[in-house]
Amino acid sequence: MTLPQLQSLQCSDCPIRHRAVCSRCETDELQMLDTIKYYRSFEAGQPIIWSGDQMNFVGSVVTGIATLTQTMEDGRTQMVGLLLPSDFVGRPGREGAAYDVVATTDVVMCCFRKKPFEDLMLETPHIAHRLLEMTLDELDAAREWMLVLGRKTAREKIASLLAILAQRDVSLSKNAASGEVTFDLKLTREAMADYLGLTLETVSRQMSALKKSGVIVLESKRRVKVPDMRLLIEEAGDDTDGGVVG
Amino acid sequence: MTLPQLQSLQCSDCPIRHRAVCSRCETDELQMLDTIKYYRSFEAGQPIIWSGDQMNFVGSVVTGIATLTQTMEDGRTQMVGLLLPSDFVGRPGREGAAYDVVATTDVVMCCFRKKPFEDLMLETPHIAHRLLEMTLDELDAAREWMLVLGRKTAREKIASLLAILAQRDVSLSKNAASGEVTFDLKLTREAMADYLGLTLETVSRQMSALKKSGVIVLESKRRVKVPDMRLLIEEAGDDTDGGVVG
DNA sequence: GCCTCGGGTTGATCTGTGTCAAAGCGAACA
DNA sequence: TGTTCGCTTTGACACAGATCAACCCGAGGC
Repeated sequence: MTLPQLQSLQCSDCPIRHRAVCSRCETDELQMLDTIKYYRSFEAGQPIIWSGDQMNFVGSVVTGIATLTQTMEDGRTQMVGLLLPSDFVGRPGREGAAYDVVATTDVVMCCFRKKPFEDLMLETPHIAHRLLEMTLDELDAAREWMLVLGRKTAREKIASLLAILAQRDVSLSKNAASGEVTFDLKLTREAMADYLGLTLETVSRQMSALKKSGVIVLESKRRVKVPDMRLLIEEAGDDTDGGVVG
Repeated sequence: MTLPQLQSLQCSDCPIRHRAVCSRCETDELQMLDTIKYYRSFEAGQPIIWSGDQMNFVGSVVTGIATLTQTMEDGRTQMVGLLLPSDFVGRPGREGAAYDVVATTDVVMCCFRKKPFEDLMLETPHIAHRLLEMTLDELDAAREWMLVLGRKTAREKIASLLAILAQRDVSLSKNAASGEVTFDLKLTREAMADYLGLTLETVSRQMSALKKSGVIVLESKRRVKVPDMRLLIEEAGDDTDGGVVG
């Protein structure tokens, strides 16, 4: 079997390509998608969905960053996924949301009403296959992150996160020859800590440590220059090279 | 959309139900499955697949326990999944294996050759939907585990693992009224440590501590009695009640 | 019965992160 | 121009869990 090509399709007025929609879908299916599509905006800090809520839509992040987090009764929280532009939100076939989804920056989402999307999916095997493909990607990313959470040191954790963000950030500027990359860090120290299973103080200290040893340069608190990407990846102590975000 | 019913199908000579095969599949598809099916046995400790290997089959665990693990260059390892009987192995549409799969006990697997299985999946949307359903379950389990790895204490981690194993073990004996459960712990202390991101010494100490406070009774090193399941779940400190294994 | 060997326990000590607390910094606003 | 407020940094100290090391226990094998 060859699953439909990974390359996805740009819908008529989104600035992004929806990774959930495959390139083999026929024109009338796309028109169908257009009819059930609408946009929603969220301000930074605003919840998109609470865990347990009824979800009546699925969709893609168009701009901004959202996070998936789990919370324990006593308030401890763990971020379990990071949603960057083009990432898909929602579980076709599932009723309630499993996690809190929160807009970390201002976010625009392109949503599809859930029922029609699912109907379309039933009629269109390619969409189901594409969704399976994406879910497998997310599963890989989650398992990759289990290694980070379970076995890496604080310094390695920070380096792993920065490597992933550097590789997926759209606002980044690259210099292919030198391997230099600069990008905007759109997470607070606290959000980084939540993702890495650390405290914000430890994050801050390790950022300072990485700065001191020249692995990163902080042009401002939220703007990071990586003089040599290979060095950062080495600090991440990884056999893989950063992986995908889920 | 309603995905095909979750109830899975018992194939003609397996003692288990393959959770990957949905109950709506037509008879000729099942016969097709039968023609591409074969069994493989593995001894305890034996590798089933190495990370990066070409995978030419998918299948279900029939008996025994297998583990998915990731390894760093310096030897640190993290288990990222636990495969119990009826669990599915393999990534339709993917070439290489992403993790080491190792038989922890003696294992029998019911395998399908990959190509024919994928062909069948292309023709049979129900199988694809069922697979998506399962992958979403695994993703939930992986994310649940991220919370365990990132934010729980050693004691909570052990309790979480025991709770999951107790809920899924087939060899268990229950007493519904009192909430008492006894089951075989089929993992070494080291395997538990690998799953929990701990050392085996810490696992041993926390097992002793849980024993001392009466949460568990060790009938032998590998046979665990849980006098009160609610108490164990409380020790796991979870808002959810144990979750699923991936 | 004795030996061996793999897994398991327990103890002493070390160390990476968490915790608590204070102070720095920059953006927005009066 | 100063005040405030949210985010960040830095320091001092505490502690959970890692590390190193010794010993225990039960199942085979001879």
